[in-house]
Amino acid sequence: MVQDSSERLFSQSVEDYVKSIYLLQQDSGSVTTSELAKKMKTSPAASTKMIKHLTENRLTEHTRYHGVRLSPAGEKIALEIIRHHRLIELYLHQALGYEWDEVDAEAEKLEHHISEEFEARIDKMLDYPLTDPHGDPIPTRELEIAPRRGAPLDNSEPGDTLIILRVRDSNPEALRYLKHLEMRLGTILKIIEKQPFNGPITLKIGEKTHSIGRELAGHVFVERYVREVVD
Amino acid sequence: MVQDSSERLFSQSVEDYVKSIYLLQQDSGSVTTSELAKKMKTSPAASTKMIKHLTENRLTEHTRYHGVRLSPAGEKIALEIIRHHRLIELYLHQALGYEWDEVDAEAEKLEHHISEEFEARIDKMLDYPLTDPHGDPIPTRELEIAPRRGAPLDNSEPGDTLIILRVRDSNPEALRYLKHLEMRLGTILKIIEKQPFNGPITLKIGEKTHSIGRELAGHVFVERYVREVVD
DNA sequence: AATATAATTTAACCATGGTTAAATTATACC
DNA sequence: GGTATAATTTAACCATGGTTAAATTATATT
Repeated sequence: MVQDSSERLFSQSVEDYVKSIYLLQQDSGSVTTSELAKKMKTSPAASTKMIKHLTENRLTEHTRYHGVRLSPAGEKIALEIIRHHRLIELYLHQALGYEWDEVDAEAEKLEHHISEEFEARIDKMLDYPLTDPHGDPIPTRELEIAPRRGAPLDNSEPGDTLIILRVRDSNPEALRYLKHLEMRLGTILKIIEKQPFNGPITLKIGEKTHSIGRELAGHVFVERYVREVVD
Repeated sequence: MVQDSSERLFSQSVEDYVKSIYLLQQDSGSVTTSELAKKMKTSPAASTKMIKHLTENRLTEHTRYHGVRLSPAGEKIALEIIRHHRLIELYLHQALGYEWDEVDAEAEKLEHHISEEFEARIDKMLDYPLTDPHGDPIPTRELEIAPRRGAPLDNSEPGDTLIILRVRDSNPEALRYLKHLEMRLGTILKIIEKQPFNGPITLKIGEKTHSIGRELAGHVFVERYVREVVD
């Protein structure tokens, strides 16, 4: 049964579900059973069961047949895991030379198994960083978290000059492709054309132009670029 | 149920049992049910059950009411985990400044959750090391492992000049105490006196003398020191 | 060689986190 | 407002890895 380490109060499964609920409810307020099941790659029945279990443990609030949402206690656990995840991602990138498409999978496994000691040491070594390699905010030690920055690239219009602040971390293939197009955090680009019927978006990056599909563009989060970025 | 990652064929429990069998059988050839239960901090019944399971999976050979021993396949898995464990220990020590009494507990948790990629990267970063912070040999990538070096300090006799090659890694308190006495890997010491009836051993380290009990001395592995160590 | 004791195994049970199939509830449409 | 469809929940089941108590086997002693 692999007993929980002394520092851990809940099982890895509970941690994973709570984290997933946090990430899903960021976009939608509350989370449905089937959204959660899809994210966890299990059946809706398993999702229901876990929601029941989480609610009994006061990590979530649930009204039957409607969504689930994290309680303050649940949010705390989610933020702890997300802090682990994003610190580990950045550590792998900075200290071990991982590419940005490789860090998520490794962090996914390690996030449940590091000690507070390890967390503190890599946090210090990275000089208390605020964002991970995909531009997602890292919760502080006090579990305060900055809002996610940027709006989806496919919401912007031709003529806009934009800076990339964040990318969705979930899809390694997409990340590799973006890197290949030299679309990284901080990259400045201009929208040349947006074809109708959800057609491709044409961009200018430096001297080059590329076309990317709407779906990929939805993974890239940008804001208007003004010469001196306000801090 | 936390599905196994793509790189892992067996559960964390199986890995832990197999590793424990490896470590126990180093000293004793084969391992009894209750030795294994004690090491795993479970009941003998649980130990029996797992032995049955391991044997069905051809990781061990078992004759009922007698000991269990690893098959070649089991040994391979044990060495993979031990390689992970010892590389991680050394990495924590060298790259993150962990003390030698802190590395075991952290490595215990991480050893099951790193990828081949991670293993390869820290191995390279550490320049393909051969021993961990306690002087235990690290299996190579091909899973070849050097014999453990040194004989227990309490086997040596007054007058012997010795060098510390290895310490038992299991007991953080003992490790802290040894460090406090400046007994580290490579430390040279001379046995002044060995009191009868399993009494303390008096040592000279540099200009200082200390007395340590037999039990602690059993955790320290040494060899005769000759000016130029043969390589 | 018989027997007391210790070690091992088996049996019956539990919790966790999955599954599929059936029942229930919500919702969208006419 | 009733009904088809979709979503959710429940029920019955499974595997893993634990537990304690009882049965079995090994061993040590006389």
